[in-house]
Amino acid sequence: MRGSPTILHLDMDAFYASVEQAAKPSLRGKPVVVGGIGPRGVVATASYEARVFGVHSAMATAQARRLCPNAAYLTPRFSLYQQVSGVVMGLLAELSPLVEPLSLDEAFVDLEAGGVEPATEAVRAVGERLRGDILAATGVSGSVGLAGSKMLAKIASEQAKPDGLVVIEPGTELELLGPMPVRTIPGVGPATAETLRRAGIHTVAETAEAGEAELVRLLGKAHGAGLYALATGHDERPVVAERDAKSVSVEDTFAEDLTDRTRVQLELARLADRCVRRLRAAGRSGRTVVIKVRRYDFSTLTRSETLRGPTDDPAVVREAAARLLEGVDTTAGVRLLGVGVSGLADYTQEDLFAQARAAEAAEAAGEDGGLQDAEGALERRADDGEAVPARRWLPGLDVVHRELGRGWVQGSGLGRVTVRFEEPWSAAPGRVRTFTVDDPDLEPAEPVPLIRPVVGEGAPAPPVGDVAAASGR
DNA sequence: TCTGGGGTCCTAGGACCC
DNA sequence: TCTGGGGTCCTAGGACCC
Repeated sequence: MRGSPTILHLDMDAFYASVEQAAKPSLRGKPVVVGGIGPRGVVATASYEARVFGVHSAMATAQARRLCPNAAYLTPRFSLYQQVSGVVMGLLAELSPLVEPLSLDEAFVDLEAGGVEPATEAVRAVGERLRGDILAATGVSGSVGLAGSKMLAKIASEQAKPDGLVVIEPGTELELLGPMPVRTIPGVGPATAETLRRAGIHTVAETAEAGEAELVRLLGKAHGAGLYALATGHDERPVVAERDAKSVSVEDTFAEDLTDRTRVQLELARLADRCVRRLRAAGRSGRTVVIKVRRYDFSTLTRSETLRGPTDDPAVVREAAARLLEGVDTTAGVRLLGVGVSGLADYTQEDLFAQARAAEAAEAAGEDGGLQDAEGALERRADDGEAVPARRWLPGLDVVHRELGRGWVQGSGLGRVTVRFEEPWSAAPGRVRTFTVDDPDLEPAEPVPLIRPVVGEGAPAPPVGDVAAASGR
């Protein structure tokens, strides 16, 4: 715990939904839900307007539709969120060399390491300027917490939401924390809270009063001791800039349970290939292959196998995954399959040969290599010699019409697709037109930046996809 | 139409080794 | 044959976070 509030926590407000509102003028001020659109989808982010109806993250999209039928339901566009995140992280890097990203929309910054004067008014000014810069550069808002430790900075940004800034003065934290529910403390989830509740512990103050020995007895050594430290305001965790990934994994939930064993084997092999592509893109290899199987009843199991040395060979990972599957009964139906690689190492000598083989195989297969999001789905073409399937006009994705220009998919069905023609900087909500799904004048398009570039007046805005490609993603 | 996808860390038991 | 004690690796599962 520092004597000055020089740890900054930034948390973007309803990030995915806010980005979509910035991109689509007609959705500003309206309920927006970003998440899985399919029958088994869940909500990734709900805009504040949608939260009023009780919609929140991790809720089944089907339930969200019942609570808020008039919201716009959009499929995520991760490449766009990554682009915006890159701009935000760039602004944080200007404040300090010590920036620790936690996700696309969240990061810690050590202002002391950035040479900011360790005084409340100075850090507050830095935080407010940052918020202004983020809004100006991206069109979306973020909330800032400032405190003398990571935990308190995070609690402060939570209190600041939406679109605010809160400073917790060192010395006031126990008074502030005491009456709060234990769930306020990061790391206390539903299970821990329930264990504590049964022991009569509800607030942070009661957690501290229980004492370390009692918490260790209830929760185990690491968790109990860690919780006691946080509940008493002790948090010396440093802001850490670089952290290497320790595992890479991919998984798919299927719209309908898989029962055919051959199909299960096929999907697992595809997942293994996707996983290896991601592994190789990160320049890593790994020793332990893990498969994950979620059955019809949501019971989930994992099976793992550790190889003699690290690999990034798709054939090796595919074969290990297939072996692991042999010990799993899937006859009653499989709802999710996953493949992961852990025990990551940097490339080793023996991998160099595997790399060459994998590169050839990838080339032959017509690799997409990118993040598996909806844009990827749109770009995928029939590669199996069958008839070209109808393009999927997923709600929220950008399109361009030969005559009417840029717009986005509002919805589709019954052979039709409805498009709203507007761009992020359109002054008013754009007009809506409906087409047949195979209209030759309509094409999928890359996202455009949220803030209109000012360089070279009249020059067309570079599509975001090009920026992402140039950054080597 | 209940329950995504990508991660991290911890625990616990058995194998194995000295 | 009448039972150590520790350390490390591997496997499986669970809690938690965004």
